[in-house]
Amino acid sequence: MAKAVKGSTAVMKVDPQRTSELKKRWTEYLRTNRLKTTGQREAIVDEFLRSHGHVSIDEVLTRVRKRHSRVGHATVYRTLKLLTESELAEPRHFDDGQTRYEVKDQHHHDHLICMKCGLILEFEDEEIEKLQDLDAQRLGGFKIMRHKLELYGLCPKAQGIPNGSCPKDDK
Amino acid sequence: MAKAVKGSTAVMKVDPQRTSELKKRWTEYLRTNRLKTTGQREAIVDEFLRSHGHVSIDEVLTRVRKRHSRVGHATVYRTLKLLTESELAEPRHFDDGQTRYEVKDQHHHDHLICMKCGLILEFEDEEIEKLQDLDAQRLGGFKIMRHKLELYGLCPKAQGIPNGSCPKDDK
DNA sequence: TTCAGTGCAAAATTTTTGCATTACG
DNA sequence: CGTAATGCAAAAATTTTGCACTGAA
Repeated sequence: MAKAVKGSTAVMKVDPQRTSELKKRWTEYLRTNRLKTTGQREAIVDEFLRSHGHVSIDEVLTRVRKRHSRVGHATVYRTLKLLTESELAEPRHFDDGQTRYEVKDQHHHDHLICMKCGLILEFEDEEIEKLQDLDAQRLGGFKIMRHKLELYGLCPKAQGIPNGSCPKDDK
Repeated sequence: MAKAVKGSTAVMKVDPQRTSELKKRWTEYLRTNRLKTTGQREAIVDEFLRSHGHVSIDEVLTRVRKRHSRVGHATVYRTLKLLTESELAEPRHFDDGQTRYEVKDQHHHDHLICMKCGLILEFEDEEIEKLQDLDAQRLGGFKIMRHKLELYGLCPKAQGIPNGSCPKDDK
């Protein structure tokens, strides 16, 4: 089992529409690869897709066992691997040494994080991506498959600018 | 021991000037915290500071043992932890799940990682950084303090291009 | 009926820790 | 000397794998 205090998970509402869309992709993946539908898989996938933020294997296992007790962790590992292959999950390696999985949104995006208030904005910049491709070319003819870009900064309010506002407050 | 084929490390020349500057900071750190100088520590720190790129515990241990055979890996772990506390080392978690340590001193740079052979190259792109600042402005007047950009891709060889070569082989 | 999928336990990995011994200051 | 630091082995923690059994198609 994991150590007692291991990071919590971000809070967000579940969007049933999104979840069902993702579930459809999962079913499609199963059919395409002639994989079987089993109670355990369904439970694990449902629990994972319902999650937001970054869940660890342990967290998924614990949640799944509430309904479907006899599930081994090997099955969770194996299922998360399938979810990764089907592009529905994305493994992340943070500093606590545990691999966490994140529901992979259909649209790639990068993150801008306010170091003071923790607000996370998503954005995308085609221009930057083009430059990345150029850099990869320059560095030896690499072909970029994916990338991860995180900007850490301060919103106007956090910068202490007079009348500066935080986008979070504009709601 | 680590699995056989786990990525290697980027190539760069050692800059003795830099190394000695870093070494000075290490000595300073030892004195400030009333820590002892031991043969093992010296060997590990020297080996680490001499390194460029991103070394794993195993790599450091192997190199250190060439000269100073009886060194336990616990000592390497413990020393790398000290190096991290003293701001001389920075642990990095790339998507291959292995913890690697990097000398933390050099000018900021980003990473390009080959998904097949594990080669890690460093690069920098002012143009991209300018665009990041623009995006941050656009997103609500943020001021970027730092960023993390990782490109995951395939080298020409890994792409299967005829005669394609991996920069790693250019030695 | 068939063989993919599962649980369980054992193995493999990576990192930490306990403890007797060594050796720095 | 006193005690921080070390090596070693054992423990933890995380992930993978072997295998007999179960159950989906």
